[in-house]
Formats: sequence, C-alpha cells, structure tokens
Amino acid sequence: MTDYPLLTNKEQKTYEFIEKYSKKYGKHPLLNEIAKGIGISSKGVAHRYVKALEKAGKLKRISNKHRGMTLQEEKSIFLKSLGKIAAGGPIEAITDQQRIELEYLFTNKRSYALKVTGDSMIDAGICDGDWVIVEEGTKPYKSKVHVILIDNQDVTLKFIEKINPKEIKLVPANKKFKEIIYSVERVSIQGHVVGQVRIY
Amino acid sequence: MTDYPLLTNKEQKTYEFIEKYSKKYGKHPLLNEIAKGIGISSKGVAHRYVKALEKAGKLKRISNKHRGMTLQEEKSIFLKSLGKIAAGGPIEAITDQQRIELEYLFTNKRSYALKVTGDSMIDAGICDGDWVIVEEGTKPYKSKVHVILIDNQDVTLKFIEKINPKEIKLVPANKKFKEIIYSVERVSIQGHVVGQVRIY
DNA sequence: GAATATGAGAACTTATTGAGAACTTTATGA
DNA sequence: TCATAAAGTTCTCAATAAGTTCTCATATTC
Repeated sequence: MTDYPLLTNKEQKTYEFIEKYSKKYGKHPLLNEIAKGIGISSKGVAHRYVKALEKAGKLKRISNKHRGMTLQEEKSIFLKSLGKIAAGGPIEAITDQQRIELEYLFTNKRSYALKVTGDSMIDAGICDGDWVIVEEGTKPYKSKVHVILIDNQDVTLKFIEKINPKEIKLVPANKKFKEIIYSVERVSIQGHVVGQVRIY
Repeated sequence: MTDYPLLTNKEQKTYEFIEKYSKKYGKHPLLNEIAKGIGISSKGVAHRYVKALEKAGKLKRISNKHRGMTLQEEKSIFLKSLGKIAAGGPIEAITDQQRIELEYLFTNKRSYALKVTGDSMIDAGICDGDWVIVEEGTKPYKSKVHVILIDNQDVTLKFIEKINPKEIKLVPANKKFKEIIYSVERVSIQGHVVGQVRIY
C-alpha cells in the first residue's frame, strides 16, 4: 500500500499539478499548462517530467495525443482494504459479494443522490447533512424510507403507511415530529432510499 | 475512477452541445446545427467530431439516419442527479465541489472501509451494519470517531478523551455503554472515521 | 569532478482544427 | 411511386496548435 515513489521535487510537483488540474477540469492538462502550473516556461521540460512520471508508473501516456495521459490510481471503490469491526472481535476480510453491493449502489442508473436537511428521520439514522441514495419508483414499500413530493412543491423523507385508498400517512423517524395524513392527490412518491453516505 | 475521456477541446464542446440541445428540444441535433452550435461552418467537420465521440464511447450512432445519435449515460459516481432535500423546500442543484468531495471519499489512498457490528456508536448515527470509511493515522482528534485497537487484539469505534499522558478514555455514543479508561500502552489509534455508507 | 536535477528554447513531428467540394442515403410531399 | 430537397458521409487541402527531441547552460549534491 505504501510505495515510496522516488520522485524528484519537480516530478512530485508535476504529478500534483496534473492531479489537481484533472480534478478541477475533468481533463488532463496540456504540456504548456503543466509548465506554467509548476512555474517554468519550457514545455520541453514539462514533457521531460511527464515522461519521468510515466517511467515511475504514476501515469500512462498516449504518445503525441493532446492531453494524452491518464493518472494511475486505484479504480475500484473500496477495493483496497476492507474488514469488519466486530464488537471486540478482530478485523476480518469481506467477501467479493459485499464489494459488488457497494459498487452497485453508486453505479445503478435508476438511482440518484440527495442531500438531507433536517432531523425528521434521525431515529432511522438519517441525519442532517447526510446523502441518501434514492432509487426511482412510485411504488411504496413498508418500512422503507421514501422521498415524497407534496403538492408538487415540497420534498420530504418519510416512512409511508397506507390508511385507505384516499389517504396516506407519512411517518417521521423522530418523536418530536408528528405523523401527518394526506389525501393521495397531494402526495407523489418519488422513490425510496437504498443507501446513505455521510462525510465527516 | 479518474478515467477522463481524453477528448480534444472541440470534441468536448461538441458533446456538451449535443447534450444541451437534446435536453432543450427532446431530440438530437443535425450536423449543421452542431456545426453552428460549436462555432464552425462545415458539417463535414461536425461529422468528424461525432464519429470521434462514438469511438470514445460517449454516444452511439445510427448510420445515415437523420439525427441518428444517442448519448451514452455516465457511469461516474453521483454524477447523474444531485439535489438537496430542504425541510420542506425545493430540490436544489449542488456544486461541483460537493461532487468532488464525495469522489474523494472513495478514492483517497489513505483510507479504507470497515463494516460495523454493534450499537455502541448509535447516538453518533453509526449503526449496526454500516460501513465506515477510515483514514489512516495515529493522531487523535477531539469529537471525531476513531478506530482503536486494544491489546493488539480487539478493534472498536469510539470517541477519544485524553485524561493524562498515561491514560486514555474511550467514549461510546450510546448511553447504555460505559466509558472505559485504558493505559496508553494498551491502545493503538488506527485512524479516524471520515465517511460512512449504509445500504438498505 | 562526476552525476544529477533543473531550466530555456530551438527545431522538428504529429495532431487538431476548419473549409468546402463531391458524393450517398434518407425524408417528404405531390 | 418517385422526384427532389435535406441530411449524412467521405474526401482533400491548409493552417495552427501541441507533443517530441534535442542542445546548451546552471546549479546542487555526493
């Protein structure tokens, strides 16, 4: 995991610039841009550094092509190191199955992410500032958290309980909030929560 | 993940134009419209760009058919659709900055994922079955959740409070569990939690 | 002193871009 | 149906931009 790159100062700087540029613009820099970015004027020198980085295995190049480089990184989500925190137990390796589950969450085309504001679902472990991954669909599921559009205007996260064909009960996961009953015309189920992400 | 498409400037511009046009008019543009849209006069050149995009896997073409192209969907994490659930407010678009934050969580080389068992951190919103993303490091942070190895044997998630140079207090986020004080020799800080994922 | 890291910039090769002609295929309406 | 217009396809020529290779020069390190 920790491989020491043996890069010179400027090579390191070049790598960092390419990394930063790529993240910012979604494409790789030109040699002239690299030169400027690391504080030199010669694109020939920039080219020398890029070739050195290729030799060190830090990136791959496509000769002659404009912006023809690709950073070498870990490409798979969570591939690197996975384990299990037992209640006092040792760390265990996880199965491939679990890894695929995680990847599916982020690549499924019928799902999207929303940022949560408010504490109405806190007892379900969904906190203010969390991201929820929502799978599109209008079908309600018992004991699943749903994304609900009310009056074509307000969006909210709630559990759903069907009362009768004309009314729906929306149940928050927070004792401080009340359950509310709506007529079915006013609410539209956008999807249900299949995953959740939090950043500290 | 950083697998940027290696498109030239004009190819990129062509792609963006097609995307914009498709969204606006609900159909794909003509070659002449593309040419005009990217600021050139030759439909032959526009055709060249469309073919390049097909080769790059960004769209599919139906030969000779008018408006005969279909955009290929993005596979990137969270790229598709992002919004914000306000407390009753409308859905908002999020910034690129937030997208990068999320991507960073899953690609950072100094972090790894662990599966949580047990409820000792439930008041911090970390539940049984969740995944936590851990960034390696031995430095303790106040009010951050840490991965702690005890007696080189047991792993646990806890808050840390330093009592004195010889002792450390480990604080769970669950009133049913007790705080425990260990001598510093017995505990080893493995890292702190920077992210969290849950799958429903 | 030799090896290495660094920088400038000239000279060269290749890729990208643009215009437009000539052609083939598709769409459309009398 | 079928002529015709419209759209897609292929091509050459040319200009420019970007990548590549090179020499020369100056520090710095061991």
